[in-house]
Amino acid sequence: MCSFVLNRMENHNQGDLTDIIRATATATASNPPAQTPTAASAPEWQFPSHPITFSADGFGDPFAHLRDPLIHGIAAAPPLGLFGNSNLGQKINLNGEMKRPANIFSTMLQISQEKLPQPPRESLAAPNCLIESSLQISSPRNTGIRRRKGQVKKVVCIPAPALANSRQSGEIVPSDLWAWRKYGQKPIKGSPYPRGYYRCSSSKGCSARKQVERSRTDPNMLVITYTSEHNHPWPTQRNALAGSTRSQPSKTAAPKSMNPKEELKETSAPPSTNSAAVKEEAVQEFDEMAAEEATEFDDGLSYKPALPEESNIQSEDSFFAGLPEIEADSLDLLFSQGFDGRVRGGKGLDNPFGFYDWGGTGTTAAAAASYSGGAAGEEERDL
DNA sequence: CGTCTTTGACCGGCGC
DNA sequence: GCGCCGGTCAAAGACG
Repeated sequence: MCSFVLNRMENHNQGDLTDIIRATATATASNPPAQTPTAASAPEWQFPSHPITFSADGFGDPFAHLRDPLIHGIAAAPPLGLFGNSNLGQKINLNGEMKRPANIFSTMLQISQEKLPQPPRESLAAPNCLIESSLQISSPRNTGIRRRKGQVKKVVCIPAPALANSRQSGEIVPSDLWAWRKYGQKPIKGSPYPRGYYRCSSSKGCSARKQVERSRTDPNMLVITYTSEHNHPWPTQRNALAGSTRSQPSKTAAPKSMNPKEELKETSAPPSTNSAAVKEEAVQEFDEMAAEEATEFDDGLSYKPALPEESNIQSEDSFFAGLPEIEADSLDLLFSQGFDGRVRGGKGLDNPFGFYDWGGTGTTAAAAASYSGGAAGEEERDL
């Protein structure tokens, strides 16, 4: 899959959208990875063969670098035909190199496409790109951008599972390892679909947030925007589930067996130790919009770190430096995991995938719950 | 009992 | 400065 990092830079003509950086995808893709540091770090995407390795720092996520066994596991075992539609997977082909098993990821689309007046460039392979993240927005104001400053956002566009295999009405939202709790929902102007706001429930202090909405252009697609980062370690399976007893209407809710909090504490390493904390603070402006607008995917080929200074990338400490890679990686993980909506194991612990169930069924994981429940449900309502 | 979802209201940012 | 919109908070209700 391709993850794109969007950078919003004033410089870019694109305006808000500005830059889309291809992180991992680029590497894999035929696209010239070169420029992107991330690319370098990003291994080629090979689901089955190679577990995804995350480059050190994730998108601001201190823990991002941590490999979650779950994730790896997931990587190891690619979800096949999540939707049951093999075609989905087929779509992805960056230059034809992407060889993923059919899965949601493949279907992911660029967010930007929606808004972009311009058709995505083929070269972008963007279509494939599942993840987009906006790195920075240097420009104070971009038209249409209202996001709050200082926030880093990762934008991911994924196919709504519901369509693919909708089990219930619920859509499948990519769930990540984290547990999310919905704290709000609002109708978005210009979009028939409401946006759901989720916050990480794995840890009280965690500022990580997520926004889930359905693509206006493609109801089938879900746009997920991640904001802030987790200030705590990957939740263990249990953690992920923590708190989420009920996600949706689904009664299949994941077993609560886990004590999320407890585990979190135990498992969680102090954020402080991580550079993460630093990263978090180093907030920059990122825009979803950027991602959306970013038409530059084409250009995107050329990776441009949003960082004020590209050179910064070198410094590991620099939050931004890591971003591109991290994001991509993280996203990949998320998607890979999350998308595998179908995988539901029983309990997250044993079954990493269990979490990932997005609402469709009902899922277990809190995360899943939140996604599915919130986003899916919401959207549907509106629908 | 604890946590999550839902929903209305409030606050802040942005555009005009 | 005003209005619009997005994002967040908080209360109520529901579920496991």
